[in-house]
Amino acid sequence: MTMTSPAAPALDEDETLPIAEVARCTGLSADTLRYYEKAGLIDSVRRTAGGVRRYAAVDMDWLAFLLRLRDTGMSIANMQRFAGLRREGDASVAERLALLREHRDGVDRRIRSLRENNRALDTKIAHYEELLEGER
Amino acid sequence: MTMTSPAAPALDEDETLPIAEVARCTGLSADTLRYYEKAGLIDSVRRTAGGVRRYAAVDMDWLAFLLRLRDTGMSIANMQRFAGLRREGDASVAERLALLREHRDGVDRRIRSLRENNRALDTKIAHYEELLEGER
DNA sequence: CTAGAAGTTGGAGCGCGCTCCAACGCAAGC
DNA sequence: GCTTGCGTTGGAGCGCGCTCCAACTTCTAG
Repeated sequence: MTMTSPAAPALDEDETLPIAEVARCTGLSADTLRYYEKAGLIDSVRRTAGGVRRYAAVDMDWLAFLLRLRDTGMSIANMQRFAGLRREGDASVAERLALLREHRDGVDRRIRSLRENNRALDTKIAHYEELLEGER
Repeated sequence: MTMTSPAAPALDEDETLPIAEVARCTGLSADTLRYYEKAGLIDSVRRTAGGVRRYAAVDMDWLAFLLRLRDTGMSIANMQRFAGLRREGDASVAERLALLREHRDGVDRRIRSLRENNRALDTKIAHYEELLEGER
């Protein structure tokens, strides 16, 4: 799930979006957005006087980053660790960097493994193709 | 989870393995092996007179293939579809081929998406590195 | 001012892929 | 033959990542 440019309106400084709009342009459901917030993955979201969420540009950026982590297979538990470090401010930069590197390396390994397995599937597919050829 | 050569003894024709051995060399648990069988993913497994499973070379091959499907993210439901077609014999070859191609293409898309996201993570990592540089 | 749409909360429920358990049966070594 | 441990079954339970719900409040267009 990418954040496609036309779907994400590129908010001007201090323009804000209601949850339905954020849902639409992130591909997450409103429920999931609330769930992420409750889980501590997001915590900066401002509210109206009545308690209604209004997402700012900074929230959208953080969300886009979270989505990258999620889409590369990071668990919510690890995203919580990362979000927690972020809350601690600059002191945690080294630790965040380490976490991120480790994650990226894991993704690289995963990509290599997928490519290897997919090559094997290609071979299997070729076998099936031959089988069909011979039968005609 | 790959089937590493030294772990998988390369069974002679009609030598068989007990479930614990199969578990060890596939990386699956015995519970999972039984679960897969109950789910109809595996159905050729012979038994002793007493009802104890003995896995033959052909079962190991099929398991290795299932593991490839699983490790490339195929759901159990889809593996069931595939296993069902296989049971139907040669008539289903075309359909199996189609299923496999579709799966492989999906994996390719997933790989591309992972690579794209990982490049973005690299950028983020570079930012963090600069941040740490500047601070020293 | 009002109707109706959109948002809020806490908590229950769900689908997936296992994982664990109890109670029992079989098998291999002494 | 007996013990010890491996294997069997059916079914319950679990962790994850949402998803849905009821009951209620807020926001917005007319």
